[in-house]
Amino acid sequence: MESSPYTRNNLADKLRTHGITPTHQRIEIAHALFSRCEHLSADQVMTIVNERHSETSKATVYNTLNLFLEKGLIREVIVDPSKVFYDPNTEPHYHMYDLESGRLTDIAAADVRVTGLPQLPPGVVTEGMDIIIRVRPA
Amino acid sequence: MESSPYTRNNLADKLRTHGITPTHQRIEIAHALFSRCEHLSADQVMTIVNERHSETSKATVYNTLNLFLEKGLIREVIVDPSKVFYDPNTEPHYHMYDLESGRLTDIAAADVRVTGLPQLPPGVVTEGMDIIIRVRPA
DNA sequence: TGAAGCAATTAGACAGAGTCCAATTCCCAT
DNA sequence: ATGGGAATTGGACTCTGTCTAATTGCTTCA
Repeated sequence: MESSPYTRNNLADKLRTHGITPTHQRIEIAHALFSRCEHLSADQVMTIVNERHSETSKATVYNTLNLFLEKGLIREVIVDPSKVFYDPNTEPHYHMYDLESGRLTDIAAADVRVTGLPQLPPGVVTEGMDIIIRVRPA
Repeated sequence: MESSPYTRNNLADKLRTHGITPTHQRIEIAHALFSRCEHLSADQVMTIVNERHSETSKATVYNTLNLFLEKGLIREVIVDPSKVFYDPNTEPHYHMYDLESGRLTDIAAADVRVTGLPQLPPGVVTEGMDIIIRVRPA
């Protein structure tokens, strides 16, 4: 019942439930991210969005991605020193990063267990834990 | 016996054993990183190096940090989307990153155990695993 | 219909990290 | 001293991302 294809209408609803006013451009950007289920850079998002439709400006792409981020619609993945990737998958999971190709793959968190981490210092709370496995073709 | 203070002489040796011709500038940069045992950005390294001594150019700082990296003298830590940190500690360990202050702290790897990771796809080898715990003041 | 008001979008200037290149300097062996 | 290869340098350049002031567009209310 919940599994819906990412039509423009469904995406508009998704935005609304996250407290985001759906607009033309925002829906296109959401569509770029959610329809292909990949990790995209801001630049890639802009290319995809402007491929077939009228223009969306760089400023809007960045504004929108940061808005989505704030509202918890997407996540940020920091693995490449030169650019941020945006991840439409907000379920807890980790990443494998191919240093050669720059390709980023999900690792399901379900079975992963991390033990032996030290106590956090007092006065701080965990915001999240990233695990990144860097790989290279043999 | 092996624990030596980071004098210029010791650092020159350290560079040589890693196949790096020690020069004036390289030694100063190594000194900046190893004497204080912190995570520094390229910019911070340049500031420190130029504080007391004659000029070292931006190009040299970047050249040298990348050279050290290549030769396994230091590690790269990618947690901040806007800049890379360089870590003089090459022992296996993980990191805690304070999103508020930008401070980066080591977590000893000794006791940390990660289980349940899936098999790597064939044809790739692990280059390393990073664990980053993002924290925020409560 | 239309005017007001607010939110979203935009172009383009800007900022900062990092790279590149051609010219110079340094160091060392002869 | 001198020649040669490596290291360094300034400065221009690229790229990602931000900022700002102006414009557009949407909604509401008359």
